[in-house]
Amino acid sequence: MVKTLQTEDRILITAREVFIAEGYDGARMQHIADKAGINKSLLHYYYRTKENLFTAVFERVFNEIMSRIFSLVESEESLENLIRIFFREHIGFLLEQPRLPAFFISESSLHPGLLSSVFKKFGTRGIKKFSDLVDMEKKAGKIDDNLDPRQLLINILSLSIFPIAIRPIFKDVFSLSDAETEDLLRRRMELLPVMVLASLYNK
Amino acid sequence: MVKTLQTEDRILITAREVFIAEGYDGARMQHIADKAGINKSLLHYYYRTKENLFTAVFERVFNEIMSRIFSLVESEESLENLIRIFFREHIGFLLEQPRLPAFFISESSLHPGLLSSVFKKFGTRGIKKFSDLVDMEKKAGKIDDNLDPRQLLINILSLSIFPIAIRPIFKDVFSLSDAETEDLLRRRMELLPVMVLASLYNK
DNA sequence: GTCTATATGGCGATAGAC
DNA sequence: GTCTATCGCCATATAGAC
Repeated sequence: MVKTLQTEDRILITAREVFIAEGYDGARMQHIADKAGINKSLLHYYYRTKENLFTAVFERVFNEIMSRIFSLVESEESLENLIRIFFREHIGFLLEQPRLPAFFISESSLHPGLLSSVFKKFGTRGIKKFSDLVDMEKKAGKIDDNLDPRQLLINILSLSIFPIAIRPIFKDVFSLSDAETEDLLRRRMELLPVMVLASLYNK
Repeated sequence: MVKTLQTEDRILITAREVFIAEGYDGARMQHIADKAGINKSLLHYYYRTKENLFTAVFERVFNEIMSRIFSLVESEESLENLIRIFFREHIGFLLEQPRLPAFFISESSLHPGLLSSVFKKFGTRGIKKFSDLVDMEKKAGKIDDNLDPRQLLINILSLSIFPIAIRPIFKDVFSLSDAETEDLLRRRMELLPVMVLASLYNK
């Protein structure tokens, strides 16, 4: 039983690496088994199908990331502080796991049916709290009454996630080295809060 | 010879649809052949390998999109008009081809080596012209001297492309119908120029 | 150029011994 | 629980007739 947990967990950890690196369609069960140092049959013993294994991995990764984001939203910071902290922490986090953004985008777009139940769990909770924060700023007369909190959220996520997802293209289009690309992206941790806060509060 | 062009072109058009819909790893040569109404062997007769066919498709699609963007940049509009026009045209264009953003992100991230030569062709030309436009505004004292034109470009592309790539997630997280999701995204055609121009010129 | 037939190998999944 | 062996299928790719 102890050993079971170890194996089952090692499978999940290894499967995560392989799925994130190669995507659902590109990943091979054999590759996961080899990397985990076990037999291919064991994957099926624990998870029965590739699809099961994938959704287990995806759900866990998605939960981790959403928890990161929501615990920040629920930390009782002001909207302004929230935006500052988010860009700093989130971009730093993604720079260390550079395949994550493209992975989420790819799989959610290619297999939306498979994953939609995972996404739906995160509807009300975090969004509601974020909307409340925006409402407070509206009532205090600090920001535009017409601002849709969902649009603000989309903007923040777009500006932080997309550039990292598309990093290989920028590198080639701008003719940059890896270090220069990293630098360009890292500098956004400071540029983005200034920009977003300016557009929020300055008009 | 005339017939050759027809077949070769039909293959490319069909392959584009299948590759964009299912990604490189998920696409099947048999599926492309069936959909094009030809035999599978013909695909190999014209393109020899799946990889060749894919890069031919990808290069063509990438060229079309970049041409759209660059012809706009070269249209002698002011930076301000450029931003307005871009958001309107580009978001409208992507809403009609909603798989395109995720397709580019997926493939560039999963197969960067395969595509890097395609990306490099678009370095200097369009970027240079855009930088010149930004420089003019700096010299006229209209925008911040420290603004990196590449960062501005990344912001514009992030705000317009990412939300469409991630549309299935937003739909589920916000609990929206298809029509509501479409509406949320379409409204950005007007919101984004206001926001970006405010952050550019208002401080 | 376009077809049929086939080579060759890898895939996810299962049976059954231990 | 973990292994070996194998099934049945489908993938890309090629040979060769027409």
